[in-house]
Amino acid sequence: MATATKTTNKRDAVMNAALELFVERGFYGTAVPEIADKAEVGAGTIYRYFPSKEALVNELYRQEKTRFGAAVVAGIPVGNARELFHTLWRRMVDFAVENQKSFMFLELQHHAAYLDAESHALEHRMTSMFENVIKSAQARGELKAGTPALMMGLVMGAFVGVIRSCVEIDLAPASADWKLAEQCMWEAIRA
Amino acid sequence: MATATKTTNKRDAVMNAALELFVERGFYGTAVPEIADKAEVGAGTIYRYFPSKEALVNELYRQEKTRFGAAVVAGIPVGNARELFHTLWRRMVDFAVENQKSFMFLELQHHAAYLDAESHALEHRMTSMFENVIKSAQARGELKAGTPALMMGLVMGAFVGVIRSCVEIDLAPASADWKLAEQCMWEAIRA
Amino acid sequence: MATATKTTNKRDAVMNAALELFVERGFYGTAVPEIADKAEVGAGTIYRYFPSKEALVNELYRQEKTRFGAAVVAGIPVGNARELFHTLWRRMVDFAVENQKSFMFLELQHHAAYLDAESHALEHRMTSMFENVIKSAQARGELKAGTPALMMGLVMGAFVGVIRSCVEIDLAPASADWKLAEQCMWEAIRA
Amino acid sequence: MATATKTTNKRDAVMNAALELFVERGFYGTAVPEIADKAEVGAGTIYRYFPSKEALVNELYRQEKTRFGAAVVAGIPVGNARELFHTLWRRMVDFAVENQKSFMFLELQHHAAYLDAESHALEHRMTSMFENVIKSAQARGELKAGTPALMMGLVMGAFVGVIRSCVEIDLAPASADWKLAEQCMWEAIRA
DNA sequence: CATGAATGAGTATTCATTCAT
DNA sequence: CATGAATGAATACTCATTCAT
Repeated sequence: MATATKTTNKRDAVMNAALELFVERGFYGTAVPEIADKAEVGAGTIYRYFPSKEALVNELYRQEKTRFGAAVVAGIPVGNARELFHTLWRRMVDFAVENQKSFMFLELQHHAAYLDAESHALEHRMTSMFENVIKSAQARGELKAGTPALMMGLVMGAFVGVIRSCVEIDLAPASADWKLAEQCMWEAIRA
Repeated sequence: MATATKTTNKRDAVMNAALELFVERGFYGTAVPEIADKAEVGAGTIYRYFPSKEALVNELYRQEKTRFGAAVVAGIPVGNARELFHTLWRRMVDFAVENQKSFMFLELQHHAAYLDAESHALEHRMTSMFENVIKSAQARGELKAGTPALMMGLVMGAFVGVIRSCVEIDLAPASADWKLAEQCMWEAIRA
Repeated sequence: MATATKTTNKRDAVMNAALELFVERGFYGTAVPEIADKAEVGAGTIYRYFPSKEALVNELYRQEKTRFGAAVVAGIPVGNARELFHTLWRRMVDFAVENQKSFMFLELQHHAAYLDAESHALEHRMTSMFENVIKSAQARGELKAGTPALMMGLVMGAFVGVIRSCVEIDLAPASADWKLAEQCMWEAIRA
Repeated sequence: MATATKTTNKRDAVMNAALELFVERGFYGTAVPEIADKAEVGAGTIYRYFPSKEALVNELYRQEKTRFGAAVVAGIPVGNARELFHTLWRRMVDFAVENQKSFMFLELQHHAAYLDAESHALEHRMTSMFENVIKSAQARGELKAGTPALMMGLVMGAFVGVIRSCVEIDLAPASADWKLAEQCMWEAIRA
């Protein structure tokens, strides 16, 4: 019960398999029967749960994006920008470490041609939330005054860059690295 | 006149068309005949110049990576880290603005399964060059002391993040934005 | 009823269609979709049963060669060479008449570049069997003393020549013709 | 002068190259540019001399068939059937040994779908010539009385069988083998 | 005449999707 | 519900043929 994420559920099995394969080989590089195989499910079964391969990526995208949002911005604490930044960074680290595949997947879908309107809308909503946080902090003079989109691009981009530099070495980044990275990026954006 | 870089050359036409389409739809999402259409060339013609679609991406990757390297690190000036960073950042901005497609393309190919040994070797060589620059500056105490891979991930990631935030708005970033971004990232990495 | 050899089976339908087309137009002259059409099967279906067109010819070759061997040499009777020759010739006639396409197909594949090691091995095994029969008869002084390969080339070649002379007239050879041909070739090889 | 068969002539170079390749890989298995390469001629040049690939095989077929006919039946000597058979067999051996490729080529084209009416007409004419020789000998009671087509199938088939048995061992048949084969086939057909 | 770059129709093969069981 | 065999449209690639040089 509770937050049951068991994989006896065929639908979940499909989504998990799809997540792994899309990360490894991309959307077009992954065949539906491959997803079925990995999910230990008949190929036809996938079409009981998703009307098409595109619908599958989109649902997957929305699910993971939502999980990411929930994990990172749920109940953002009040406090000064430094503390806020620390909390957000740490939560992103936790999410990215525990859900490496999910995080990579979300990164790869940036503006993919197969994402539908609903997915894009969700992305905009999430982006706005972050930008609002930035705007507030800027209004209080705690952050440098750049367009929120720019500031967010810097921070998120740097975060992804760190993840990637680790993936390349095939090694989870040490917590010391994460702390240093956090410090760097705080100095990057603080007023 | 002069030795213009006109595209009467079919080989170049194919590479240019491939560049645009790979950026828009990805490698697997792009059909060879589409490349031919966009290049205004017969489908078979592509195979006079490239033995396969994979060979085409690889040649494209190496060409663009080399152009990027030449534009950014050619004759790195001596001087203190701040000046060096300024020069590199500005050159990257110039390259990314003038060759937005090329830059996006290079970003997307990170560790793609279809890149061959030669392409990976080139990537490693370029990465090493950057990391050596970082190491020197760290040795002189001008930069924070993180693994070079981490520092480079931060800076390149942030740079890409800025580019992306612009692509999303479909608008070239104002030079003021670039200056601010540079300042941010300098503060991020300086000792 | 009984265990009829009906062609409801798609795999068999493909093999039968391929047999006819390969005989009529050759391996390279036959397109896979043509095989699919004649077999009344989707083009993709062929690839559920055979990994490639080459694998298809090879399986077909082995199947027909094995059927031929079983029909001709199964339980070779003991007795003098004349009787033995009579039996083998008659069995070959029966096989070639009832399976004209199969026989022509086997003839055409001689040393084809697309036959794989397994097919060649099978061919060698069958050839050896025939040559051994010839050697025994020669040892008993019942046949002329030429290399077994030569003797077999003569007899099999003549047999094929007869079949061909019929195919050209598009008419099954009369049994009288077969008897005469048998007599001719017996006189050709007898000591 | 005289029977100049020099290969400075591009047309001949093409025919020679085509002959070799058609024997090795078959008609459909041979690409026109390959023929051009082997003939050391531009691909387009082939089309100055032959309107199409099919026209090329047909001209080649007719040329070689005619050469074969000239070499074997030119000035058939009078005399008894045994002597006649000896002469024809020896001439066929000479032709097949000196022009192995040509002989194999002619064999392979039997009823090929791409042979045109003219080629078939030539084949029929040549076949008739041989059959007439057979009929005469049968009329004189020197040969067994089977349909001429049958008798010719036997002899020509056996001849090809011998050639093939050698090709398989990759060794020209010894003249002793040819003599034995001749003796065998004479006994096969004599009255 | 000779060339070979260019073409596009044609080939083998894959894969998203359907549907009978 | 679940399956996986079957499908055919789509893909990467080849090759006979043309034509500008």
